[in-house]
Amino acid sequence: MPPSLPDLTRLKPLGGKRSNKREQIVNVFLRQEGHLSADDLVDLIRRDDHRISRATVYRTLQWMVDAGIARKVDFGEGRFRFEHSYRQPRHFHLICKTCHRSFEFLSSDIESVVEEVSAARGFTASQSVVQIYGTCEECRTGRNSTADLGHTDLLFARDALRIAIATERSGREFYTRAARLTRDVRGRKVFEDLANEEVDHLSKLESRYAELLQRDPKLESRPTFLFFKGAANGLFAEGTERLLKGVNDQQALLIGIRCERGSHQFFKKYGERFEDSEGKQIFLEFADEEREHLDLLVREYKALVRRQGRARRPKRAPVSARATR
Amino acid sequence: MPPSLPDLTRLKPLGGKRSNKREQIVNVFLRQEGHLSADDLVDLIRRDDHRISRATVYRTLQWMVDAGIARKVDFGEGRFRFEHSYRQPRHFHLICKTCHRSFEFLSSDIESVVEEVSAARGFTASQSVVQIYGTCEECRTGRNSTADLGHTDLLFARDALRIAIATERSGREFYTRAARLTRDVRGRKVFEDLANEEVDHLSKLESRYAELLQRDPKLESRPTFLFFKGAANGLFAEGTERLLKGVNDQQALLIGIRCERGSHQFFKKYGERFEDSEGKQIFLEFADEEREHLDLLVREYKALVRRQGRARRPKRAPVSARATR
DNA sequence: CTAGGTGCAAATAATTTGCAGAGGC
DNA sequence: GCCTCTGCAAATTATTTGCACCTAG
Repeated sequence: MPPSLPDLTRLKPLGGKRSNKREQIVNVFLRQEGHLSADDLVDLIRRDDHRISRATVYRTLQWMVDAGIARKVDFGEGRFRFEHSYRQPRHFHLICKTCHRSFEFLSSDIESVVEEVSAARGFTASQSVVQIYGTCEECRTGRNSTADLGHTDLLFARDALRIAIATERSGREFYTRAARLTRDVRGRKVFEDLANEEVDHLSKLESRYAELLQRDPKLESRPTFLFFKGAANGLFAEGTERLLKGVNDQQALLIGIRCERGSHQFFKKYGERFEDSEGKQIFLEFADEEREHLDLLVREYKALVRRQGRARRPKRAPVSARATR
Repeated sequence: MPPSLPDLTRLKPLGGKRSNKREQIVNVFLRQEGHLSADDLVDLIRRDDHRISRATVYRTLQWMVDAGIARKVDFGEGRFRFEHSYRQPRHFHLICKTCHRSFEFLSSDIESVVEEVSAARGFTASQSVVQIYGTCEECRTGRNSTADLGHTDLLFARDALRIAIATERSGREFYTRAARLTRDVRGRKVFEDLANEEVDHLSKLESRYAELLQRDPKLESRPTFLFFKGAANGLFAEGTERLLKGVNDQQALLIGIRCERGSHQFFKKYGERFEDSEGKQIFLEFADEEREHLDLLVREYKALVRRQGRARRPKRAPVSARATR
C-alpha cells in the first residue's frame, strides 16, 4: 500500500517551477516503498519514459531532499539510498546484508542514551544514525515472514497510544488497589475518585486507538516500531501496598499528585525527543492531559489544606510509589 | 600518546610476507591517532618516502583491516576512514560536523536495545553502527577542553572495574543494613558474614583498579567511555528494610543467593555483549567470582537445611530486594 | 522574455584493477 | 625461481557540472 501522498502543489513553492519530468520522477519515487538508490530510480523511470537523463534524476532527488519528501541515507554500500520522509518520522535501521533490504524502528532508550552521552561529553547532537547490520528472518529461514511496516507515522502513533494506554491502565490498577487498602474513609474516597478519572481517561485513549485502527486495517498486526523500555516496566512500583493502609485524604491526594506529575514529565520528555509527527503529538497531548489532571489535584489539595489545616505528611515510601525514571 | 603498538612480527603470519613498504605504512598508521582517510595516510607517508603509490596504501589498508589492526569506518563523507582496532574495543562515535573529529564511546544500554529490537524482528545482528552528528565542545565554546581518550581498551577496563566496584559497595551496604535490622541472631550473623565477604572482594577489585591506574597516569581523569545505566541505579532496591526484621538464617542465605545470582547473571550478560578485550574479561571474571560465591552460599544453604529442616520461606518482598534487571 | 529545468558529455573523486617489473625467501 | 609486493596507468562507480537548449509562467 502506498503511503498517503503529499500534495505536490503545496510542495511546489519550496523551490522551482512545475515541470513534467520532475513530477514524473517524484511520482514514481513516492509510489515505491523501501530504499531506492539513484540508479534504481533511473531504471524505474526508464520503464515509463526512455528519454530521461541520470543527471535529472540526481537533481530531482536533491530537490526532494530539500523539499522534505525524501531523506538521503547511507548504508555503507558506497552509494546513497533515498527513503520517503513525508510524514515518516526519522528512525533507525536494521539492514540485511543478504537481501540488502532494510527495516525501520524507533527507540526511546537509544535517544535517551544519545542525550546522556552528548551531555557527558559536552557535545551538541543534531542528528543520529543507528544501523544494525545482520541477516533478516526471511533470508535466514527462507520463509516469507517480514510483513512490511506500512506508514511509519501511523505506527508511531499506534505505539505511542499503546504506551499511553498501558500507563493509564497501570495507574487505574494502582489507584484501585490503593482504594482497597486504605482504611481511612476519606483517603479511600480520594483513591476511588482517582481510579474513576483514570477509567474515563482510558476510554478516551481507547477510542482514539480504535479510530487509528480504522485508518489501516492491518495496523494492529504490524510489528513493533517504537521500542520503549520505560513503558514495559510499568510505572508503578510493587510492594508498597502495605504502606497505604494508614493514608488519609491529604496524603492520598499528594500521592496522586506525585503520580500525575511523574507521568506528565515522563511523556513530555519522551514526546519532545521526537520529530514532528502524529506520534509525537500523542505523547505531548497525553503529557498535557496529565498536566491538567495534576493541576486539578493540586487545587483540590490546596483547598483541603485550607479547610483542614496541614495534616502530617505521609510516610516516605508511598511518595515514590510511581517511578519517575 | 601513541597506543601500545602490536608486535608486527606476530601479525605477519596473518598473511603475506615481510615487506619494507607495508611495514613503513603500518608504522606510520599506528603512530597516528584519530581517524585517517586513505589520502591522509598517503600524505603522511609521502613525507618520509616520495615514491609510494596510492594503490599500495589502499592495498595495505585492506591488509590491515584483514589482519585486525585497522577498522574501516564510514562517517558519511563519501570516503572511508580508518581507525586502530588492535586492542581497541568496537565502539560508537560522536562526530563533529565542524572540525570533523570524532569521539568514541560504548553503551551497554544501546547494545541491549539492539538485542531487543533484533529479537523482536527475528533479525540476527552481526554488527552495529551508532553515530551521533553535531558540534563538539571545543568548536562551540572555542576552549580547548576535550582531552583525547587514550587507549580505549584501558578505558573500557577502567569503567568495567568502576561498575564492579560500585556494585560491590552497594552489596556491602545492603548486607550491613540488613545485619543491623535483622532481629534473629543467626540471620544477623549470615548478613554480617555476607557483608565481610563483600569487603574482601571489594578490596581485591580496588587493588586491581589501582594497578590499572599505574598503566596510565591520566587514566582516572579521562572522560567516561562506557555508559551503563544499569550500574548507575545501584542494584539494591530501597524501602525493603522493614521487611528484613523477621528474617532467620535460612532466609538470610536465600536473600544472599538471590543477590549473588542477580549479580552473576547481570555481569555475565553484559560481559558477553562486548568484543574480546580487557574490559570484557573484567566483566566475565567478576561474573565468575559472583558465581563462585553463589555456589558457596548454595552449599551452605543446603547444609543448613539438612541440619535444621526447611524453615518457612521468607516473605515475598526481600527476595526481590536486588533488582536483576 | 527569462529563470529555471533538462540532456548530453565531460569532469570529479574515491577506490580498484591489470600488468609488468622488483624484491624477499 | 617462485610468489608476492609494488608502481603506474587505466578502469570503475557514483555523483556532479558546464553548457547549449528547451519550456513554463
